[in-house]
Amino acid sequence: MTRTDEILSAAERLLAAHGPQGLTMRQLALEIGVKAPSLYKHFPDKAAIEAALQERALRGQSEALAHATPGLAGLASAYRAWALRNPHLYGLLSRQHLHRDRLPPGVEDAAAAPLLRETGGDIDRARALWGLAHGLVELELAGRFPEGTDIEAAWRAGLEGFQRPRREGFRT
Amino acid sequence: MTRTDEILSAAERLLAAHGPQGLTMRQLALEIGVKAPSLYKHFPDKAAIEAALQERALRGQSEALAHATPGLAGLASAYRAWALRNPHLYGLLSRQHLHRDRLPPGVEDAAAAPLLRETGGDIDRARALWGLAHGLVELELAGRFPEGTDIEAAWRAGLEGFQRPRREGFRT
DNA sequence: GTCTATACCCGGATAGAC
DNA sequence: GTCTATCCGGGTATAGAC
Repeated sequence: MTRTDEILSAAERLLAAHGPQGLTMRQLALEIGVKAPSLYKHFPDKAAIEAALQERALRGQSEALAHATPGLAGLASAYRAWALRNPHLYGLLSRQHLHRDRLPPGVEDAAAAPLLRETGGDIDRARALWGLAHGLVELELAGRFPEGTDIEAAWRAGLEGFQRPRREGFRT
Repeated sequence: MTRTDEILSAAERLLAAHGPQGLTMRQLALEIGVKAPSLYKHFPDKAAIEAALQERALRGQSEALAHATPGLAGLASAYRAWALRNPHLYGLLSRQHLHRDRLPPGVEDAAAAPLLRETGGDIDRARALWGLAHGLVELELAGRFPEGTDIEAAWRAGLEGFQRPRREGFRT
């Protein structure tokens, strides 16, 4: 494992454990047993580290979705599970600015592909499905649902609208 | 206008103009022509100011939804419009911790009422609708949709699934 | 590529005089 | 209820020796 990877792994650990506020150059250096200024020999600035973390997150999410149980319910379940298991990594993708310019091309599309596939290539429905999943996850992570809420029931209710066939008489 | 209200209005202005990072006790004091320590004569700490702002935000959102054009499309449009017009206020409700303990009872439910009404009292579908709206708004605000995306089409596609009747043969 | 030392700026919050 | 002065902590980042 190169030092660069070591830094990123430590950053991931730090983010997971203490959230975005806990990811500082000082703490990061402390975590890998080095002094803060040394980090700048490996990354030009903090934004570069965040960008690298976003790339990792997108890849992880892609893989989780790609290996989901086939079908709408399976995909949704995989989406939610990954987000709940990596709440701060998920937040890094949605709550922080996405450093598109520092991202290798294709990673973003790769994460979206499973959703697009599920809607049969309908881009509008894919985006709506993304919105539904993203919204429910964010509300859950933010603790906006009251204690004891049946969140799975909300998912089922929302996914009902995405069952085929949508337009009557149309069949694939 | 009391000094307390003056502080909150200035805080709202600051938040709208420069985002959460721009809302600091120093800037807030500067905005109303006073020194920072004076603010603590009106609010115990910064969290109290944020809580008051959240209450204002919830009330504003409630009113916007209550005055929406009747029907699913009208409600959705009002939800989106309010969020786009008050992006940082919206973010204060979803991206920051909701200070429920400092919130007057009822304000949170009041904001949710129009959605629940739209789904005919079905709480699960109301939450799903909330998730859809919240997710699409967050994705739009975060700039996650590519340039030129037809966001309204995504909304239409998502709302399709919420058209009645949902369960076949059932009618109100 | 690591270190020490440090610059620089910012944050929230308090003490005590008036 | 306002002020001045200040505490204390924290952040990103750089210079220059080794």
